[in-house]
Amino acid sequence: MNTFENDQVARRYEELHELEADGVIAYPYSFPKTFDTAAARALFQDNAAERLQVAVAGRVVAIRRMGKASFFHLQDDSGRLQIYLKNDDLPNYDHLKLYDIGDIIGVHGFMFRTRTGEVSVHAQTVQMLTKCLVPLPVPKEETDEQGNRIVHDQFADKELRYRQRYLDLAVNPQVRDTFRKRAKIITTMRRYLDQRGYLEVETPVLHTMYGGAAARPFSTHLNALSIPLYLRISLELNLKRLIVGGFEGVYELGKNFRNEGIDKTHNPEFTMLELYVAYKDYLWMLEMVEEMLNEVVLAVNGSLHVKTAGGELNFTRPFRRATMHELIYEYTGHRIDGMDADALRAVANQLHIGVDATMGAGKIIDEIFSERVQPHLIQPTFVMDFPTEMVPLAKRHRSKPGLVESWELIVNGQELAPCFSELNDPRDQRERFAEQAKLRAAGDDEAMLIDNDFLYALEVGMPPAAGLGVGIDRLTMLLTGQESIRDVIFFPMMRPEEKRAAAENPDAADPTSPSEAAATDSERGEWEGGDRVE
RNA sequence: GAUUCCGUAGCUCAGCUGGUAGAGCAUCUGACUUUUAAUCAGAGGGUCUUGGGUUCGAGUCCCAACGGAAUCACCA
Repeated sequence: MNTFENDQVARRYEELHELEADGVIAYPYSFPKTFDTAAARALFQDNAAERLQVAVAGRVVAIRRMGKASFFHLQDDSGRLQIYLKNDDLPNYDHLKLYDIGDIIGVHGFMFRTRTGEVSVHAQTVQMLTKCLVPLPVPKEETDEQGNRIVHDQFADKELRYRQRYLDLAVNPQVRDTFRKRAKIITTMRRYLDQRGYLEVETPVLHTMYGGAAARPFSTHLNALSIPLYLRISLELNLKRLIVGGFEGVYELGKNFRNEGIDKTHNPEFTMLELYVAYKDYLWMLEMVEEMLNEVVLAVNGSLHVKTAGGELNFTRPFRRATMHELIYEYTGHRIDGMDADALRAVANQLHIGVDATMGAGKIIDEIFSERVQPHLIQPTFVMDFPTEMVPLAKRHRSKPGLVESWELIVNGQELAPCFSELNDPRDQRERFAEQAKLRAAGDDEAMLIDNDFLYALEVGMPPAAGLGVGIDRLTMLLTGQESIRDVIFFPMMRPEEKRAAAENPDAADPTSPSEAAATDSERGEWEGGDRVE
């Protein structure tokens, strides 16, 4: 789509030309801003001895022209502030007719309060800083008698909001708050971990062998070595290698990539914190997570009580702790301790939970748990001690046969953070990998691969260690009250709009052009072969 | 991947049993020097997502494609 086809856009280009014809530098290099709008408002005092002079800058989000005086609302990173612009004070007042909603302007002036009581800037100079060349869908706002903010014509089209997040952010400033909170969550965690002396590290995203989680990977190809590569599905194995190497506490805040479904709790790339601490076990880590989450929740929310759509979450320590078996008994009335796969299958059938003959005991327990227990765990709950086959990288329980030392923190019915005492006995790890290989052979394409280098690392010796993962996206959802992961990721994965792309980029529709030839190896192979097979 | 719903002006949305496309805001012109969802008077703006079909006639009915949302399945 050629934007000039839109007459509103064409008009704005004309206004830009008119300004430039009048000698205005439409895209200046800087502006000597002195205050955020919020700071300017905060510093203003009625009846102050001296006028408070300010220079503010931001996007114009409302214009009310009244002939030889005008009121603009300016929006910057901190909020909105009204600007009073008066013909008598501004030599370039006539230019204001060339200003539009969406333009970014700078204003020098003094703070005052209008007759109707709104703290404003009385402009002494006004300057275009960047012309907005497309119509911006800025909603109108009013404040009712109770002081509630009422938004009219809210820009709410989710597709456009996600595809063109810059518009969403520019026009719906409350969206920026969600992402500020996300940043606060991350910086608070980082500070907490740094204060304890753990080392923040970066490990490769591109793996020659993926592992550390049960998931399908993205595949890619390294031209230089002509080998297949995978985007990492977890950070786990490389971080443990660093523990082997002698670091006693390492963490990474990074992206994982899983080639699986997309819905309101899953994005193909998502952010995890993973932490490994030597000489500690999963019980120690449990205490640490409680403490860290307390700091994070307080920093972001100001209180340990977090309001959600359905009620309130209480992050006061200690969180509830219960074993998986206890919780299954609590919510289903079945005691499954010591049951074999057949007995468990009978229980599942009784509970009308679909299980098939290929499922082992661990898988059946997992099914029962996630169907009948997990959705009910609203308040923060540590679910302890999983079946061994569910967690192939966790250490066997010191006293409970058939289980591993692990827990999963569930909040609001969602898995938020897994942890275990890390398996460091290479003999056991080899066996567990072998079990995974069997599952893989039986058709489970999410089963883990055998990582011989990792086994070798364990032979070199990894001290006892506790490992933790925290899903940053989901934690952000909880603490910002967002129900979709897309609302806590700036640019969530969206299906490309093929037809529009083809119309705008003719090359994409031309099979002989370089851009198409570079599309994928498999397609290129077909083209090089001459006739395309479809 | 399955099912249901949705796609109309820059934005938010109407549009009945099929009969030349509507509103508010935004935009444009004019009035207005403390307004605030400013107001008042006038004007312009649409390949109704795309492609087929039925029909004298399709925004409306049918089929398909594209995109989105919700629910389910898989997964964290």
